[in-house]
Amino acid sequence: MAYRETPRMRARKEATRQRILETTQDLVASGGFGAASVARVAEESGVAIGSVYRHFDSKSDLFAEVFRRATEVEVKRVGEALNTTAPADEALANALEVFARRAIRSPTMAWALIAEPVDPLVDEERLRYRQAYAELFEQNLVRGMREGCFRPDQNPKLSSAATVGAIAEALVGPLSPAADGLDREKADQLIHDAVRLCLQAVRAPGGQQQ
Amino acid sequence: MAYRETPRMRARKEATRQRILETTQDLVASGGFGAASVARVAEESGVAIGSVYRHFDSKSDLFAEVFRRATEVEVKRVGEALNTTAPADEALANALEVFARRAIRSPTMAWALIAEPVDPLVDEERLRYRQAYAELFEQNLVRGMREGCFRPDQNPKLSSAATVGAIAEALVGPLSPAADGLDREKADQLIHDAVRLCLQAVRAPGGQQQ
DNA sequence: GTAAGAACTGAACTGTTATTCAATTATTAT
DNA sequence: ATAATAATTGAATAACAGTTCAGTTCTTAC
Repeated sequence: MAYRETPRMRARKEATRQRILETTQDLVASGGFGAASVARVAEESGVAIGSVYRHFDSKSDLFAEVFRRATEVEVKRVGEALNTTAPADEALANALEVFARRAIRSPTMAWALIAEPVDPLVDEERLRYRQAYAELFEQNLVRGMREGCFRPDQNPKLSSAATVGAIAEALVGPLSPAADGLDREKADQLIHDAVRLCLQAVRAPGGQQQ
Repeated sequence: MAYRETPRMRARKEATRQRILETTQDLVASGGFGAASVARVAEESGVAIGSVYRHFDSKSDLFAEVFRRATEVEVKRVGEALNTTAPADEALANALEVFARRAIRSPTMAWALIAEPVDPLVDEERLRYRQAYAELFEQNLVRGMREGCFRPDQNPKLSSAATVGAIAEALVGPLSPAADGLDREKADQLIHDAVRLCLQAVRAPGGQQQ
């Protein structure tokens, strides 16, 4: 009699939805959430403005989902680096390097995920994101404190938050040398220095220095 | 023949100008720059919207001046703490405590000054503000490296930026316990831990531990 | 081919704020 | 008091971005 949704149509709609998400993520990566207006998202995705709203209830919804997608990768990578049988300080050094390297490679995206104010729905996601990091680093810090390579007299929650803040500020803050003005070697040096600084902050005195 | 500006009128205009600045600063302190609309500023200052524009060319201008005022105090206090003949590590501990204590007392203002996106004119001021901090801390770090209490193998610019980032994130970041939910004792503990963490990050190994 | 229904379109709508300016009020010097 | 000039006012304007929806196009089943 009439139109019914077929697998083909469902797949096509899903593809459009994904395309919108990817386009938005690209826009956020190049100019932050502020650069991703609905009109721009629609244009770059090759759909009409109204169509964005057939796939997402609101701009906030779209942003929250983009945030979640972008964030999952980051947390996963850091989690993998921490999930090892190596000594806790080695694991931390690895994880911080992963975090720093990704941040310095996409500083605008890093800023968007870490600090850019957007709206309450995104803030909710951001809280989850930070908590995921906090838990990962905290777990590692507690393990290291037990194993004796990290200072026993520290607040692991605070150390974890401060560590993320230190890397973020040093590598993507307003005084940081722009990532695109850095050659590979200088970026490596910067990351190396930042990681060492953070390790030094939490490490037990008297342990081996790297 | 006619109206001429008298000292009395000049003083009255200046008083209004100052009142607008103070009102705006209060609004920023309680809700960030985003909470300070021109309408709100005018209302709370007891003047008409149009009058705001007789004292400031634009909202951005007003904001830039508020930023400058708020910022001068902060940098001055930290500068005073660093300007001492005491050992560099003691001076740094002092300065970080001043910074942290002020941030935790007015977390919204701290966030507005450190991170809230506003507009290019404010961003310019923010850059100056960060550079002022960076120079102060850097000077102290270099002195400490010479004196031997700070690690010689560090990049003072990076350490300086990371230190500010660590304190900011730990104390005013989204995972930080809200300052108004802290009793005096807990706030002191938090500040103490954060300052120790930062000192530990830059201190030379083998120095006395506090 | 055709009709039913879904998907898509983008101009119009809405809400929000910074900014302007013609009209009003206040101040000064005579 | 009055005229000249400045200060003040706030309704109207302008600019911008998210959201809607009536009209159009496309897909499906017969």
